[in-house]
Amino acid sequence: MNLHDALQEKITGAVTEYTGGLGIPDFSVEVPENTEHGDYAANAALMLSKLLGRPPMEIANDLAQKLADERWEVSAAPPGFLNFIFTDKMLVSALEEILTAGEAWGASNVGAGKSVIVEYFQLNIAKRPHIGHLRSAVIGDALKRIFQSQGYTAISDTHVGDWGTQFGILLWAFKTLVKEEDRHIYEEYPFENLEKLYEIANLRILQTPELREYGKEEFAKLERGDRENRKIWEWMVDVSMKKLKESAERLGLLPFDEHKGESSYEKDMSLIVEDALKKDAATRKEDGAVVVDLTKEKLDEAVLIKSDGASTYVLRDLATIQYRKKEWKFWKNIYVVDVRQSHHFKQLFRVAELLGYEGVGDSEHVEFGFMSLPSGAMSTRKGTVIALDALLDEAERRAYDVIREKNPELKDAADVAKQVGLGAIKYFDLSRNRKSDVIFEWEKALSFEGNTGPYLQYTYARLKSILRKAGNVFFQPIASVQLSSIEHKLISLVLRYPTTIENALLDRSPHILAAYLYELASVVNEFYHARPVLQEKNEQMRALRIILVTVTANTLRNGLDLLGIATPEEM
RNA sequence: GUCCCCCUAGCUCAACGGAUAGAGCGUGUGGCUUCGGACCACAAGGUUGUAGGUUCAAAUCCUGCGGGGGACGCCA
Repeated sequence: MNLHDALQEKITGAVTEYTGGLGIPDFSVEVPENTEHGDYAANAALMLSKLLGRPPMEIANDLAQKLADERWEVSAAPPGFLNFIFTDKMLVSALEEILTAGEAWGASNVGAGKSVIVEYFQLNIAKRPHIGHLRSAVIGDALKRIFQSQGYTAISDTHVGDWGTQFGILLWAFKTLVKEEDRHIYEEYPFENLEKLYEIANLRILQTPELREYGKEEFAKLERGDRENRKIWEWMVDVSMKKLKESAERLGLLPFDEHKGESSYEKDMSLIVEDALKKDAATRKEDGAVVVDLTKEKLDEAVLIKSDGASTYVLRDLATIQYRKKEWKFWKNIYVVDVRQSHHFKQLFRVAELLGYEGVGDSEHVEFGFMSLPSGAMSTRKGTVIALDALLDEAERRAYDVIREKNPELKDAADVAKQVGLGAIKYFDLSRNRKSDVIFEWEKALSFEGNTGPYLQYTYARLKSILRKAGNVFFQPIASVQLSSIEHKLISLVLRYPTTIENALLDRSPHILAAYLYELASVVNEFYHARPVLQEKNEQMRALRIILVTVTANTLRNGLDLLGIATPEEM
């Protein structure tokens, strides 16, 4: 059990005894911002004041006596906080536990038997991944890793966008605008050309909106199984999937468990529509279309089938939920998608409930703010996107330059540059609250100084450098040394690691973990600048500091691993 | 028209209803004859858009107003 929970339990016990069954108010156990207030603080006495009709300080003093424990010193502070300071003895013995845990430090089994689907990095066929796909990829990947570390069965799915009117438009443009003898150019450079073609097609539709009907017709034909359309479409899917795998690998994402595109659900769709019309009173036909009326719940109408007979993405997502429930019996089904689709997901989840495909709250939209450029929104149709490959190339190049300048002796400079460049990019997205919008700026995304991925990686490399020189040190009980305040602070911080993971998981917010790791790196940097490790004369103190460095390095490595950020030993 | 989100230091962002609102960048000053300076220390910088309300306690919850963004189009 972690210390946060131990305190919570201890206080609950003391309060129960104190009030004699009057009930326990919702109190919190938190880390105070000001470290002088202790390692943890609880507001239980403040919450009890009204219930008992007595001044909070009085209650706090009483509770403080009941909460005495060899693991901490407890005191009451105005206006009625209970402050806990861990004893040196407890902190030092906790170090031994963490040291023993090693790789498993922070892992748990609380999620055993529960499976979670995480959908992210949803790419579209015939388009290259661009920087707008990055947030979904790194947040989703981090969530998968965090879930796995807590014993959940996490299943990742890209849910490829390979179905819909946009492919009709592309098919129409390809068939009417590209001559037979020019098609080999498309074979050689599919993305550049298809993106250009899509851009041109949309431009034409903008000028002559009726042309859109041709696109819709081509998609309807594809959906009916037209051979020529099918063949062209399959070729596009094929080249796109190769690209997807290449990009996922380059980003260092965990392998995907499912690569099911929207098209894989086409067979189930008509059954779902029949089912909906039969079971659900809110579903009705309207000019050949099928819609679910959610206006009473202020969710407007969800369209399942368009009047031309083609499916919508609500229907495709519905089929996906049905499949996933059947196949994986998921406990949670999580979509890492930007906030602009929140209305869609509200509709989708509601319809899935109405049809009995899942329970309330089984599916979640883990939304994030969308990314734009200083010049405005990115758009493939307008040709204003920054390709993912371009970003990664630039990141690696800049990281390589810095390595050449700062550490010319480094052996695997090119490999390390990849890890550092990628670390900067991932951390840029993972360190901020996922809900806030992001304006992409090269200089900020590729910064290597301050609160950045490379700073964390650098801190880890420095700690490893100290440990390489230290040789083997074995844990020994250290009774006679007194911890300095920075050492106390560092150990206490390391001990908070499991609680931090728990919070990041509960809130589906990797940035909680990122913020913690940054704080850990700052504190350990402060520590080894202020307290020499290898030069320390006192044998016991030296051993203690080496262990502290070991444990902090492990925590950094484990935590960065959960964020999908590599930890080179030297950089 | 209906609904959702955002507004915190010059800039980019943190802050689970709690104590003196914190970081990074930028600016200024200082720090390796001791473990790699992608580092560390110190300083300046704030009426948390605004007006009310709830609470022992509000950046955080509620309401109005102002400003910005997004969704609701048979696009995905």
